[in-house]
Amino acid sequence: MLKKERHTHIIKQVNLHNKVLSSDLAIELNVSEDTIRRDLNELDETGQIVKVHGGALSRSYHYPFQHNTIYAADAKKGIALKAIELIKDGMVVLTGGGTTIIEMVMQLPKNLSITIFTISPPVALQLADHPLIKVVLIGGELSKDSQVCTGTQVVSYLSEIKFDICFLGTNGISLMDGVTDSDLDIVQVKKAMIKASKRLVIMCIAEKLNSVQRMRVCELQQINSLITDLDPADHILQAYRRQNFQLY
Amino acid sequence: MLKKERHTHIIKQVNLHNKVLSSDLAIELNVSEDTIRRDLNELDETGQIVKVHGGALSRSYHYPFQHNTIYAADAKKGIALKAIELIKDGMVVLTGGGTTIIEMVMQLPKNLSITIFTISPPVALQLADHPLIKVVLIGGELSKDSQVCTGTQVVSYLSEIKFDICFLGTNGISLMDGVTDSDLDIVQVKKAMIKASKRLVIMCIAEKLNSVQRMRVCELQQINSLITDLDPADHILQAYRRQNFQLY
DNA sequence: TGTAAACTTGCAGGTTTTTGCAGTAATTTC
DNA sequence: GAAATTACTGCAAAAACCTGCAAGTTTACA
Repeated sequence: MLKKERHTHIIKQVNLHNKVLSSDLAIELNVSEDTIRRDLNELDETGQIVKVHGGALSRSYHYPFQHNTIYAADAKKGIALKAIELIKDGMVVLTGGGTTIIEMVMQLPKNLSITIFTISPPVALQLADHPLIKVVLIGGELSKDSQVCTGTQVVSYLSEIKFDICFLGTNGISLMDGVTDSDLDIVQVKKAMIKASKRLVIMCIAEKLNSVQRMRVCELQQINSLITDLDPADHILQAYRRQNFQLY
Repeated sequence: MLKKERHTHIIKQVNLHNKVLSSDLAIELNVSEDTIRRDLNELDETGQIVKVHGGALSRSYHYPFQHNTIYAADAKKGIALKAIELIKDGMVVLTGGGTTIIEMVMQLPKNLSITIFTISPPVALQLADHPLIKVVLIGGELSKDSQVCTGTQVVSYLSEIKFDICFLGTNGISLMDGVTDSDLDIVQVKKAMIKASKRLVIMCIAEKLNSVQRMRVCELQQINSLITDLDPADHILQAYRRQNFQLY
């Protein structure tokens, strides 16, 4: 692995998670912590990240106040607009949480008349001023950092309904491991969501392509549509084109 | 957790509440109080907060953007502080929605360890950064203007649990007609909430005293505690003092 | 192609930072 | 003014860091 590759990987991780630990990176990239430290120092000197004892933080995190800016907002808006194409009047839609999904529901046309079930309170609230959409919030224990409802309540509730289409964001997707996530509770809920839906749409910014998290949500085969911010013909998506889902 | 992360968390908390206690922060961030004290000293030295005995205060306590436009915010804050007195460690609490309730959960001490069930997504989200409170959102159809979950799902869910105490805001309360509200769906949910709780606390700003809405939620007799922003001895509350609930 | 210069990387060692704890001092509260 | 809380000091262990160095790679150029 070239130094440059490491650097882009580190920057990606920092932007994605707002922080990285030297120890984690050393394992991920299979180099010594000394090397990582040197990398972090260089990236700090060029102002791309902020190095701190134990790792590094994103530049924006350093300023606590403007933290409400969504990372890669433009990309997510592009994804949202593609996703909306899949929604037709009268559908019963199921959604997860996360900024990509919120962006999607923000873009929903005002004349669309559908029913949306969601496990995400922020998504539900965003839809509160949409005149024609019936919103059902699926209740359960609130997962604090991802702000979605989880737990057995949610899973058993989902087992009793069938949805036309399910939209999920994801933290990791790769050819080998499919869709992956890092939180057990959320994985369980996502599995139940997928099971309860006729069609599965995964929304994912390009940066998260080919990244792997600890736990598997589903195989690539279970996906019906994959939406990214890239052109479907982009070379990065080459291998994904050979899967049997629709690429947008 | 990196030191820098702790620092930004502390600054955020200070700006949000204008004060923090070392003991709370130690629990929240899961480090010793010594570490917190050192953090506070460093942040004080760099002028970001003002350290005082027991915790820290915000340096400039008027922040322009914190002028949230809740109607009668001061009154509601007063109510909130009285309400909190009724909550003890380990309780299972049920809450409705509305700005008064939100104000209450904002004021909940950081070292309080309870379970809160709520029908209000905004209340749930407000509690998301409270480390010790388990939050369960009761799901259902989202009522667009009041932003709470309603419908038969909620009612039947409530029939299966018993809560220690239930906090409700209200749109109308009067000697003749008791607690009243204007929306049928919400009235039905509130009735179910009252039925599911051992104690009922009604929170109401003075302005709404003696006002009547279209539909009855409950009789005054069913109330265990009434909290207003007035002094309990205030002459406006004279008639209410003769009821058999506690006045705060 | 061959060789020197420049760069990269891991390691050994010694240094600094961070953190919790114990003991003691200061402050608050009733 | 006694009890309780909070603060400070010094210490020790762990973690992270830095420096110099040697071995390996890449680059430049004759």
